[in-house]
Amino acid sequence: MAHVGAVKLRRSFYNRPTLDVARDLIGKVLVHNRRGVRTSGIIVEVEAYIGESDPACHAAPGPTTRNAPLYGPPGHAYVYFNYGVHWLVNAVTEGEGSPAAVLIRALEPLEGIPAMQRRRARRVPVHELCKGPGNLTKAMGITGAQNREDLCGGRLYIEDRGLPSPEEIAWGPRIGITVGTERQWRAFLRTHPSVSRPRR
DNA sequence: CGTTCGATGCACT
DNA sequence: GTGCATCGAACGT
Repeated sequence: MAHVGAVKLRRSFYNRPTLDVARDLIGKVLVHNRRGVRTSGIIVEVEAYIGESDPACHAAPGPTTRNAPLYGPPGHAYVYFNYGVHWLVNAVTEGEGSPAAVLIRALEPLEGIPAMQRRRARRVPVHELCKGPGNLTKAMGITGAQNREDLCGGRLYIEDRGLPSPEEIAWGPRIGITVGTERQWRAFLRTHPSVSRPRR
């Protein structure tokens, strides 16, 4: 059942400068419909990865098999496996041939919370279900099967539900990288309980 | 509270 | 063979 007042983000939303897309994704709702189960959550933390000149972006080495989605059209998912354990989901931005994306790092769970709890092996409070990029993909059932998925389709997409625009968007260094740390390309809601904390 | 470290698969060199 | 856009168990204080 469609959510009243929800507007699915169109390709033109993603076909813009990545930092603008990152900022505007805060407060939007990520939705995954899988096997008749719908999970969703409000985006509260993202990171931008922009171009071959960004040493932390997967496009830094130039086009490869893995990073091909970054070079493709905007508004598609780039999902990859990291540390042998976790799937991470990105929204591809900017024009074709301009490799960039926004990593979704944390959500405030909205719908399908029982399904999320089922998928997370460990029992955690609701606000921790989608805290961290590896945790949210697990909770929403996002894997490599969703790599290159069209975000303008009906399975995996992002909605504008007219939530009040977050006034407290903060910017800081990206987490978990060793290069490009001087760029303040992580956008998040300060004080939100679902925002992941830097490790060290 | 805090910090350290192993798990685990795969793309890339 | 190396190095991850991570997580949480295990330990120390």
